[in-house]
Amino acid sequence: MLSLIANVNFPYLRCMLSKKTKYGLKALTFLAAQKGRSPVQISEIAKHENISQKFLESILLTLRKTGLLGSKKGKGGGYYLIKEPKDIPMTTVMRVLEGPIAMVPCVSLNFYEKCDDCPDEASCSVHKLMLQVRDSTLEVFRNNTLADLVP
Amino acid sequence: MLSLIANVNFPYLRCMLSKKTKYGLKALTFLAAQKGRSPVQISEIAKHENISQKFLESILLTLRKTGLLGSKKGKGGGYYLIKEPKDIPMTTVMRVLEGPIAMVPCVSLNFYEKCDDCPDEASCSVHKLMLQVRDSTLEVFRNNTLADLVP
DNA sequence: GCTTACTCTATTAAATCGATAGGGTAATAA
DNA sequence: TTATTACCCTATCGATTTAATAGAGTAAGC
Repeated sequence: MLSLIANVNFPYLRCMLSKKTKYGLKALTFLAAQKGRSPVQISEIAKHENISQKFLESILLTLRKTGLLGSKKGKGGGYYLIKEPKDIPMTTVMRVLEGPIAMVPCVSLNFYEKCDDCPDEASCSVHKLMLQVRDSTLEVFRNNTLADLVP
Repeated sequence: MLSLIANVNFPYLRCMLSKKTKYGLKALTFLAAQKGRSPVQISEIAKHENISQKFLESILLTLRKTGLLGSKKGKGGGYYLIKEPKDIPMTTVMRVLEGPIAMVPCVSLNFYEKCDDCPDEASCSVHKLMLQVRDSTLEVFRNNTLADLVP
């Protein structure tokens, strides 16, 4: 039996999902739950999801620029979904918010980079393992759309 | 079709696998490939895997403290595997080196923490999604032992 | 007893994250 | 037209973590 004593100092310091992604997902889910395409104010989303309004602004802006959301200014304005929730795969959302899905650059589909310390990917044990992780994670994201996240 | 233009500034900044884990995995694989239980010097591992020797020292120390490695001092000393590679599951290695496997604390088996912004996990869309990711990742790590990583 | 190689502590620079502040601009209603 | 509302953008901040380095200490073996 193996002890984890040496790692008792891991009180979840290294969180792999950024707050940006987390808040973005929550906001998208909230919008999806509204069903209609009528704009929802930032302040309403922020309040309902316990998110810093200013921080949320920047996140929604990103989502709008990448074509996931539309916005309307002025009185009665806000953000709204452009597509149907069922047509928004999680792969898209995650890549927009979080960036690479892979745990190491050398197994990333959209953000590939060679490891500078690794002479040969084919014989790299880390590469081999992380390739499997990427594939399984990718499958989860491919099998889920925004519609699946709405309670 | 969705553009990733807004994220062109993602040159893999947020690497999810730390160098510590990466180097640790490489070192373990190297030791496993040596087959025999004879000690291997830190300097030899560091040179072969292109790792900073001092950094590697601290990593191997962690692995020894958690019972994965043994060490021998003095001339002819070094590090060696205590168990057979096939008896070392990746779940163990990853938890020792990287810590939590889950992407958010609220779905972690060994490092659970409640989200302070989330009133109800059962209805949280992020929770629901990340639970699936954790399970699929965990399955990969459970299906791989150190022996599977050796080329 | 001397060499070798592991062990430990402390420190460093760089980078990132999350958050905040404050001002600017555009669209809408009255 | 004017006031209001709400989106849009830039800059900055401290806290934290990572990766790496330096240097001194200690134990085992020849």
